[in-house]
Amino acid sequence: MGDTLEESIRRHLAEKVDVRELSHLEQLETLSDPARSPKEWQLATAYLGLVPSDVDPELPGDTDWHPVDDLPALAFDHESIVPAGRERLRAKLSYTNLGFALAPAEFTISELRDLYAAALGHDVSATNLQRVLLRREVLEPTGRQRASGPTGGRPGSLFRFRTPELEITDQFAVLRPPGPARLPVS
Amino acid sequence: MGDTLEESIRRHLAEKVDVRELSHLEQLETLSDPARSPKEWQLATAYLGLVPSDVDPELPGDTDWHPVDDLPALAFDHESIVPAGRERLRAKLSYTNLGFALAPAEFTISELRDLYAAALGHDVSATNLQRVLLRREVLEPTGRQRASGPTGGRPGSLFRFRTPELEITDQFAVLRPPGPARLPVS
DNA sequence: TCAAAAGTGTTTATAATACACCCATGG
DNA sequence: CCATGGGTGTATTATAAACACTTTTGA
Repeated sequence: MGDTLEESIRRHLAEKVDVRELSHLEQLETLSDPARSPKEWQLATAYLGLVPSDVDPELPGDTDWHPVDDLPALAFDHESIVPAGRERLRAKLSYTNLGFALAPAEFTISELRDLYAAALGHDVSATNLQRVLLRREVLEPTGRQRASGPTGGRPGSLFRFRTPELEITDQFAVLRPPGPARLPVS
Repeated sequence: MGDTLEESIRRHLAEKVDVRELSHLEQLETLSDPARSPKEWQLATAYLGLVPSDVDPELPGDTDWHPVDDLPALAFDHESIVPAGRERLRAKLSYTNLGFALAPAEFTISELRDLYAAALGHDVSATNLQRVLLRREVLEPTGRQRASGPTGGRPGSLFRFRTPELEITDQFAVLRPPGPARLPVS
């Protein structure tokens, strides 16, 4: 009572995940089938919340992480919510900087590649991922490097996301406004 | 009571617009600021509804059409809903076949161009619009032609949308799955 | 024969993928 | 000096925008 839906979900989530660790939260959809809950007539507004890969919150006993491709049985219409969230994440990864919400503060391209591959559900080329995100100025180098692993190999450069807030980076894929090309940064 | 939100909005809209004329309806967002309504605590779920350009429904006296760029003062937080709907339409026009919801059953490319231009808010080239929508197989020719106007000019061929339901036509703009190119229709 | 409107052919720009090759490190 | 992993250079491909030019009509 007296909260927005977002404040409410953040407060409820705080029992499971420290709110300061939530890197992104967005509304998905309000479900309204009168039969969705067997006992009473109830609306539910679903949200997608993301947490960076380097936080591993202590979870209460009734709560656990599950691979998105291998979920246990879910109550009511919750079955449809998870794919909706995943689809939203998948889509936004390709035209926004939303990767910031999955990655730690600093990371190598390979590490980021693995996060994208997990979220998208298919292989991602580190070469191309780097080029796309650098060209769009979503990433910037930190100058630092990660030490080599125990098996050797060239140490990877560390990058960070330029801004920790959602930005659209590929606004007009098609049917974009006419006129002379926008000035490149000079 | 007993309706989904969508059934409810369709029923309410039926007083203004014949439901059979609604070509598209999709949920936008649920607004939940406790102060959004001055009298009582109230949630609102906003929808985007579209009507083809060739229907001109009889409206009740308290209702009217307004240009989206020149709206009268709106109640409560309704000010933010209209831009959200417009933005959604703009975005989906570029990666889906949503144009079907704006256009009559048959139309020339020029007529369609005018609808896209109005919805997008900038000029659209009929040449390029035709190429994009034909390549994506969103449009198909009917074989018929529109008669010339009073000032002459070559008569335009008539087209229709291939499917009258929302389809994503440009799914993987970037970060698409690797592998050999998907087979063209052969 | 001219103006208006539609349509086609072709060039150009750009972005992304694919792939070959080079670099830096540990054992 | 070799295996391992990271990174760069470059070719290829795809898509869309831009623009010149041709076609079809009415007056």
